[in-house]
Amino acid sequence: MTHPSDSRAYFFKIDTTIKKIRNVLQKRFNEEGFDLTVDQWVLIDHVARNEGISQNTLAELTTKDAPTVTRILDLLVKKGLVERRMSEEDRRKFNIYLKPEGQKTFETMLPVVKEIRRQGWGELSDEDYGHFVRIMDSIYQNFSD
Amino acid sequence: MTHPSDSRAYFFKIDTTIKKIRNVLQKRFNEEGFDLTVDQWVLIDHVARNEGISQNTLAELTTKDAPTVTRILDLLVKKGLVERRMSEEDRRKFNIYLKPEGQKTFETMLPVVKEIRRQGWGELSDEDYGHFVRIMDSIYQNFSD
DNA sequence: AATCAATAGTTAGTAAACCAATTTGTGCTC
DNA sequence: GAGCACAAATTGGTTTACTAACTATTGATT
Repeated sequence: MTHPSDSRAYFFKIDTTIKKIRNVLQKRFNEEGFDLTVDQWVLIDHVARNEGISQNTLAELTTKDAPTVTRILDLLVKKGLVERRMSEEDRRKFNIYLKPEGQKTFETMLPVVKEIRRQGWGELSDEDYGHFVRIMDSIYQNFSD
Repeated sequence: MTHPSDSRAYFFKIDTTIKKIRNVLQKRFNEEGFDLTVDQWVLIDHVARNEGISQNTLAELTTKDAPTVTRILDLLVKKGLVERRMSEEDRRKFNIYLKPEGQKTFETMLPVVKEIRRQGWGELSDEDYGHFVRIMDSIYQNFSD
């Protein structure tokens, strides 16, 4: 390996790490009896912080595409956690809201998710966080041309 | 945000970055006329470097699970790039080999993949690579208890 | 030699990602 | 106000991930 960028390692490491995180989250959700997938949680989280958000905006914020958001919302609606309300000013749009049950789910799950975030970061420092953000942003940026 | 680990940012950043990498790879594959998905490429790559590997070992090396490997191999076999040969010493196992067409595909695609790796790493330094590996391994390790 | 747990791989079902195509609605222009 | 490009959301098809259940084979124990 003459240079790091020559190795397969960095794609692989990112892939492995995100898979691990998702696995840990999902397993913990199941243990706690939370009937949600990780991606369903991600949407709930964003709707909770942006009541009345549109599906397209939700897609942007989560870096999911429109069909994916449609289908995850279908499941959340079926579970009674979320509702679509017709937008007043644009009849193509829906405004997405948490139902009371969804709000309760959000509040119950949030502390657990926060705990897992802390566990993952462990003893890494603020300086490490700086490195991390800089490196990830840089890779992203290098691919956005 | 009192502490980095309190923010949603690091899960999200890893997720976003790997998605970006996969998108760039896939788009480039399509432009070049390579009829493979990224994950199919990952298997080809590992088989090329480990002729006769078993499916289970392939699964370990790629952090994919057994059913996923089965199905991706099914597709690669159908495309005529790979073949399963019965193992001599254990009739439960297959040994996986590239067919000539698969070898050709591997050799054609490898330089392109290397180029994209280099592009992604860009001007980041060897020191950055050290930080990167340490941080990713640390997160992984924090979740492996 | 017979049993039985463990291993390699497959199959089935659900969820999510991506692309392409479609439907409905908006707003601009002529 | 008719036509047209554009936008929001949905639908369909293929691929991958995860779990669980299943088949066939191996190897260890008794």
